Amino acid sequence: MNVLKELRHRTAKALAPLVDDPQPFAAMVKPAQDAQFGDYQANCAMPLAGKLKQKPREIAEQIVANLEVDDLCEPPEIAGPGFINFKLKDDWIASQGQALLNDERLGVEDSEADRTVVVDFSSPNVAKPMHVGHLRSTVLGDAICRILRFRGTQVHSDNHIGDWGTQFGMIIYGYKHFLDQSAFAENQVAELSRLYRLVNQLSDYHAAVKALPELEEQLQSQQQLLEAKRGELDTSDKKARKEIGKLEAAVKATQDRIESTRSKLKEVESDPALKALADQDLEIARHARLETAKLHQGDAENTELWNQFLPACLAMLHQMYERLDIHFDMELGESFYQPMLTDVVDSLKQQGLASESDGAMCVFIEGNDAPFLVQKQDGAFTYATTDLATIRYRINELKADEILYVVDARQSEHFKLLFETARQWGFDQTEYQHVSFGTILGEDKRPFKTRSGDTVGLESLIDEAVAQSRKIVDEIDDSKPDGPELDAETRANVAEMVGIGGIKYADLRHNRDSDYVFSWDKMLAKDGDTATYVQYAHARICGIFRKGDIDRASLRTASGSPLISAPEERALLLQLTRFGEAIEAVCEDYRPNQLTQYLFELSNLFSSFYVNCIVLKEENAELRTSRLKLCDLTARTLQTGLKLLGIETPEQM
RNA sequence: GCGCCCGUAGCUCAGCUGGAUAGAGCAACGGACUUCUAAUCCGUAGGUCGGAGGUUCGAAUCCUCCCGGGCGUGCCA
Repeated sequence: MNVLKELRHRTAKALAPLVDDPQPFAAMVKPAQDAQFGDYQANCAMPLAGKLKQKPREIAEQIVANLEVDDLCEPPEIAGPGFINFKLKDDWIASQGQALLNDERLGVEDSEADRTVVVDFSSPNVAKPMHVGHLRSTVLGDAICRILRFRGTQVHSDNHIGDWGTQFGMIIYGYKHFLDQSAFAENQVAELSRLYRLVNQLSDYHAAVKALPELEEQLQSQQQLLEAKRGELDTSDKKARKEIGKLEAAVKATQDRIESTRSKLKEVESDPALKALADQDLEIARHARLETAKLHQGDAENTELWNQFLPACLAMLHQMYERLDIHFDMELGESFYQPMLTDVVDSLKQQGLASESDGAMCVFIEGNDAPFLVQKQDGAFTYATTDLATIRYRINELKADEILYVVDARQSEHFKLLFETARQWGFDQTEYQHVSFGTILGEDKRPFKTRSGDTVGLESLIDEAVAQSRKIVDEIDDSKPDGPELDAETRANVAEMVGIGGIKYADLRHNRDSDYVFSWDKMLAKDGDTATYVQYAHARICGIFRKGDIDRASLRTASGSPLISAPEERALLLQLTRFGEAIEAVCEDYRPNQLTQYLFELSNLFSSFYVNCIVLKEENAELRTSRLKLCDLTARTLQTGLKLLGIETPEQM
């Protein structure tokens, strides 16, 4: 049972004689802000005062008089201006705990079986190695899928892979010009990946050669402008200072770009072999694009290469997903929708939605300056077109009631236009949601990069996390009072779970809308709100069962509800009954940080319980059994909760 | 220029469909290992919620303006 829902339901009944629509007022029942006020509180008497023209406390008294809650609560108390405070009865909490003990779902209601949700997340480009930029979408999207599924929703997780874009042209070009046959024979994926990076680097090099003089010129004119403004503007004037500040920032930005451009040049020029390759083709970028265009036009050779390379590229991605324990129901990439795009644009034209503007096909949405561009001047389709085709497919074929896009917040305008276009196109019975998220920042508050300014590869990020947690595992296990407990293999497994769990948890614990600062120290810290802390609480419980040689299954069917003999037991049990609330809170607006917060609090309450309530050596057999039940329920809730976030739980650490 | 987002404790962040003295974690300080893992627990200290107005019985939360920062802005995805 979801206690919060139940209390709202009861409150709604009590409100029925007072107002026509009690729902919004019943929704004002919330978990108590402060334990001193009880467990839950109703805040609806105050806003009703104005509406009913009575004093809030009088209204509260009427509500309390109508309330039928004596089976679950102590008599509700009215406090302050008109708060109604609920304190759950100990024996009721205990009976709830007993019920949860035999509930596979741990109190989470299964209420959404008739609802189909498509979750679009991760969506990397094939052939490019995944990097930190993919982390949030991947981790967040996976957690959302798991949580929705656990709640009973029909979920289709879809990896909308970029498998039809310019990067394939680069690989094809690289294959035709720079292939190392023996390397290719030995490891196809590694060689393709090398070719991609090589062509990309050479393209960047030529772009840099071209850009440098322009940048230097730009810098000069910016500096001149700055000097001029400094001379003519009155620095005591705020507007003028601001203008100068902006110019200074622009100069700095240009200087940074020049520096990074120079380092790109140096990288190639300091390597004679690389320089020679660069000199072979001064227009490599254009030629690579040409390969892409040939592919799109159905060129036989390039199509064959695409067919040959794609499985290998996907395999490379799957390796990463396997390690992250992330799986998709489908991987319908851009290429899948390619044959439908002409028809999409025709359909939009027919309905009068799309019209020509500056040689491109555009959908203009009222209230938006920028058009939604579905076909470019050169006739090529855009990702807008693909996204529309995808929507049509998801609704017609997958019967989606709702589509979630777990994508960076910077694309919000695109989705605004996409959703509105889809609705006007006729797909207006489906809910669309851009589950947006902020940027991962480095300690310098700039987007997270390596020391040298490159994007951080996902693989190296994970390796680093696992290596660091391995050091901690070794250190702690070696210093255990009774000697080390873990063999090398176990240590490696624990390090993997702690390292990857740490990365995922650090991401999920933040409100998805916020940018957050990536910190190794905080992510893997032994203290604080981390995966490690939650995993440790779970491992301690497993230790109890191991040492006591406890049969957990028979524990669950043992007679008698848990006993509440100490405040720590009550607090722990109460939290355990609230797992369903936490899941609901996540689903409300797709915010997994609601679940991390719940799990952290649960771990915290357990740790207090652990310190204050001895379990195995408890002499009172009934109390010992009761506490073992709390341990079992806590362990299962922690394990299930972490699993819903995609995080594993070691039994020993 | 226009649009979107952000500004909460020394640091990292919750809280934001208005509700009681604004919460956590880290760092700081003080305690607790003959007891099931001290990767732990308990306690202390720390805030004019960027600023100013407004709406309200009540504002970190809603509205307006200002200051500071980020992002996006027709043919990359």
